[in-house]
Amino acid sequence: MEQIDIQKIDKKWQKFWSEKKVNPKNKNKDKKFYCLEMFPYPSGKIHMGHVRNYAIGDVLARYKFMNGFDVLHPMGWDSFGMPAENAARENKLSPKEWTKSNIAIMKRQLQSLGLSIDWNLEISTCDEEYYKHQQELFIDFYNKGLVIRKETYVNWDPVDETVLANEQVINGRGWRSNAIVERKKLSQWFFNISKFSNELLEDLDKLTEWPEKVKLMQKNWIGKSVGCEIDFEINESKEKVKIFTTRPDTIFGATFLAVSVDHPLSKNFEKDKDFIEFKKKSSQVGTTEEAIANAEKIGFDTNLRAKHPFIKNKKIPIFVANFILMDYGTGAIFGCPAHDQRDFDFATKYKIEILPVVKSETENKGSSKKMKQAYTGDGKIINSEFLNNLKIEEAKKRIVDEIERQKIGKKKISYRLKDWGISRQRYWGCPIPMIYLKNGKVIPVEKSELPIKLPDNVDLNSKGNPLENHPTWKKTKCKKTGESATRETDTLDTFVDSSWYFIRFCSPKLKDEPFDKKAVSYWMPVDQYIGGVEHAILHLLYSRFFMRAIKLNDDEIKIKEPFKGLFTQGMVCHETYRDSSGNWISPDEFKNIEKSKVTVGPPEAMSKSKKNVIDPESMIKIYGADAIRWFMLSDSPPDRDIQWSNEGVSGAHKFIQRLWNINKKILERKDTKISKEDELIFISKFNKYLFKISNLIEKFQLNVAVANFYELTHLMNESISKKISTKCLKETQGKIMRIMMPFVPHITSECLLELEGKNFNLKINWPKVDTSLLEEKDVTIVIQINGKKRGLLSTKKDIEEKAIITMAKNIENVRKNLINKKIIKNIFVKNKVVNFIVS
RNA sequence: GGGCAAGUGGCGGAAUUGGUAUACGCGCUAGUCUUAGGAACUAGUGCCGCAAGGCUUAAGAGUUCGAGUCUCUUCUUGCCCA
Repeated sequence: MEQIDIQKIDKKWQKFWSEKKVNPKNKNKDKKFYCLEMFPYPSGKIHMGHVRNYAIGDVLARYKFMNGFDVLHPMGWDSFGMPAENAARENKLSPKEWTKSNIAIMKRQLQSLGLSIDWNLEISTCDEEYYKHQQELFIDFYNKGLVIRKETYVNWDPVDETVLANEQVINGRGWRSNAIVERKKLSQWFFNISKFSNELLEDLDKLTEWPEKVKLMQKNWIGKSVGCEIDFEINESKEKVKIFTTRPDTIFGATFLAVSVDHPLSKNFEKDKDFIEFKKKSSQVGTTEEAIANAEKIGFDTNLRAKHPFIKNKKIPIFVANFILMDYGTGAIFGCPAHDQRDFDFATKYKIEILPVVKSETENKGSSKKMKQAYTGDGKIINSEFLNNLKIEEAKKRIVDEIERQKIGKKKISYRLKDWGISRQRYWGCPIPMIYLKNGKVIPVEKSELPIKLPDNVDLNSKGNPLENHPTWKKTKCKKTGESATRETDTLDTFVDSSWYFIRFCSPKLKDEPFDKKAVSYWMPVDQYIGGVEHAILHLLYSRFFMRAIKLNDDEIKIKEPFKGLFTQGMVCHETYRDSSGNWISPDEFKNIEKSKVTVGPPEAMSKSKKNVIDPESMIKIYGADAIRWFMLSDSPPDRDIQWSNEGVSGAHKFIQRLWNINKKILERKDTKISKEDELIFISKFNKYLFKISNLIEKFQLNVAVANFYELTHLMNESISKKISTKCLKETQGKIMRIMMPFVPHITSECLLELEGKNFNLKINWPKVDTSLLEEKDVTIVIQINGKKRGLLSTKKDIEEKAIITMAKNIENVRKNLINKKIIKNIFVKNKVVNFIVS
């Protein structure tokens, strides 16, 4: 068999596609398709995760091209961010140069995959041409009140010397540096994302083409809780404590109040020795919700007593407690130990009364005198005067009405979602276009001054913010008054860069504005967005905010949701290896080492730290782009993890070679006897595959599509020796090559060239399904006795019950099993099943 | 601690959504060809059993003529929020 020269074929077709580009037409909105994969950070090397992401996207994009869609399939670079600064320090290259050369390398690697990306649309977020428009949007948002400045406690990363967003703090550590995050009070810029809390939550329902999982994560992140605020009078001081609760229905079970250490009320005890001791102890726990949830619950008894608002003469103690957060609600709660586990633990410890007020209707829980844990389930209210016998939901309404009537509180909705802190004390990011005047005012720069460029000559080796340290950069003048002013030296969180790049892609070269409204109205929303699930909250929520902010700023933009369809692909994993002393070993090292000395670990996501990384570029060189793509799309469903293996990739490689061999066989074949009937059977078989595969691609079941391609090649291989004309075989082979093209574009293009003597660009037509051939004329009916399969019956379709049952009884195995049995009943489902029920 | 998924051969995984479980691929076994095989091709491959046959979708129950699929309980593993 002829060995194909993969390298030659890859290069040849990649060159052809880049020359015979298909430009988007911006015409028929019904037939537009915006296919977008999450753009990469230009680290300098693509990894298998990129390959999988872009292979999946490319199948869809090419499929849409072939089905006559006007496709937008762009690519760009998320090119601001700290690795550039770190690398610059190590390599003595400026972040700009480092980033640029990385982009060049990665672009070449991506191009070697044969993707249908339109590189004319390429953008890079660190280009002035890009961030200039981002600054413009920032000023627009500022003018609309969507940018605010406030002094808050921030998450301070002491290693990266920067502020982190809540989302960037993972288990109390910086998402990148892994340093333990500290609390620090700073004046910061924020996007007012909380303004949209409710909208962002409710509109999730409209995102029907998003994974439920992602929507749920966003829902939990936004964290809406409906409750109410209630004022408790403090007996001795006439002061009031405003508490927030989501369980006002349990008010009659309230047996104490608890306030946060940071609560104003705590100020009264600042000089109290016991309180100082307590404060010290509780600050050791940490500030994350997790640490607080797991920590032992401790309190400081203020000896103050609050008046219960509904129980006459009842006084309840007020504690300062370590499990109450100042950021949530009002920083104060009433404790109802019987129906909240944290309150229960606390009450048990400090011997506070536990008073059940909810009784389960089904189980005997919640009412027993000695409770072992809090009862948080459903039930009816007891021990609560006018709330008695109401269900929880009814009681909530009733009590809130009463609270509002007595003017001691009001219904209140609170969200977990906080405003998005966007200030970063870093150099390699988009400068924030604000200036500080002498009189203390902070104002945006004039739009005509944009872009506020990053200076090239900065000292990255000293600690702190390089822009702040720059000798001249921050000195400027107010354009209106001419007075000298100081620039904002913070730069924007890089998540800002990626919150609108998909909009920029609609008109990436536009000079004067961030985007062309017509182009945005045409292309947006993104029809299919594809990327890793790790961005389920951060990037996707920010982007949803940005789209709304842009809509708010510009009446002509009608789009609220940036991504109509979302697909989150799984990770690429590989076995892990360790030597006898526990050090990680790479797959290459593993090959050349005595196997008994190595412990093979389970497959885990490829990562540098575990050394289980396979470099796509070298794989492409050995096996060709098609084999790598094919392997990435086979076996595992795209939304699940896939395991890289040598067997897998070499199997894919063999398959590519086999495709070529079959094609050759057909080309060299001479006609023999022809049977029209055999031909028809062959064609209708193909037609069923065509129909099935089209559906599978639309449903993203690409691994199943791959399985069907294997079956198709088997069909083709065995049909070569059958009574089918070569013309018919060639035609069908041409169609098979077409439908496989989105998966393995190089080899199929080469085969098609051999078959039909033509080069095809992305617009080659997807074969039409002949629906008349889809209908089955024959069916196989399962014959069961008492639900157990006893035989199969192949007949013409749509035969009535009587005839089928007679035929069924004549099947040898069925007949045998029916001897001496009495048939009580027949179950008959047309074209599917016969079930004899016997005694 | 809370929430959400998911458990199918030696492995990755199919299953028209309640109607032939194990498609397809990998691996394995035997054979053909070859100087050779980490190539290609052919056949086989869920488990038990010599066989007839029986059993099988994490475990157990339930609904149904019929359950991998629906319901409940338990166990396990992932993921997310902490």
